[in-house]
Amino acid sequence: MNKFGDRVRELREQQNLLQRQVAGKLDIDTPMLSKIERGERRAKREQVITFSEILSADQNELITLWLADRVYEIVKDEDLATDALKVAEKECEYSKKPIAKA
Amino acid sequence: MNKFGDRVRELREQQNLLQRQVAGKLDIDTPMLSKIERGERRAKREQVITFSEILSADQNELITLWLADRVYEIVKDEDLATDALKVAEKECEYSKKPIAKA
DNA sequence: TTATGACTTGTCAGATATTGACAAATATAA
DNA sequence: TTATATTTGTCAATATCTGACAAGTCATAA
Repeated sequence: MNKFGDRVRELREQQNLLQRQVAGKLDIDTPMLSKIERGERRAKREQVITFSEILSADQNELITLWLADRVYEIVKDEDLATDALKVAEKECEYSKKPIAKA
Repeated sequence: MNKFGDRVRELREQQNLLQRQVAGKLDIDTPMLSKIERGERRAKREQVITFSEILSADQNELITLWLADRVYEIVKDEDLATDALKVAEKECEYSKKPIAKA
């Protein structure tokens, strides 16, 4: 599973941008971008934000995919993956931050 | 969130076992066990299995809690935590291993 | 063919994080 | 006090991650 990298590549190609161009704005070299797109290396959180700006993409979408990749990495070989995710989800519900100024 | 460590401690105390006794069977020292119970250090997967044997506990329950802790660690500060978990969950459904000899 | 541009692969040292082990501190009870 | 249980802090060894670079492949064009 490499949802983040796949999406980044998709967006980049849709907009006919070269790795060189995107990498430049991220201040990384093209080998690094290539690896991020293929899921061989993981982008930093700040880079995910930058990706969304460069690619005029939905920041929330990219962060979600980026997180999902990391989560999936942990549970991917586990029979109890779904159970574990549900437990984590419940904990998220429980400890959800109150919305500021709601 | 330290569901695994909390459960281990609960089980250990229910059975009036000392850290020393449990640690011995795990081949770790008591400071290490103390840290695992309090979530300061993470148990290895093999140790989770051993915990379930020592404490006569449900192996699946402990593995699930242990995984959930690790997953939660990744998403705990994220507004999109739940979304990300749902994406990961869907991927688990999709790529679930067929049950052997079903 | 050679040349060029886009991308990928492999490597590597430096930085960072994790690990297991130990001493020492604290707590609790006799 | 003493002894026992647990926690805290530290540390070197190890493992993992990181960024950067050279060199590779692949496709297209001259």
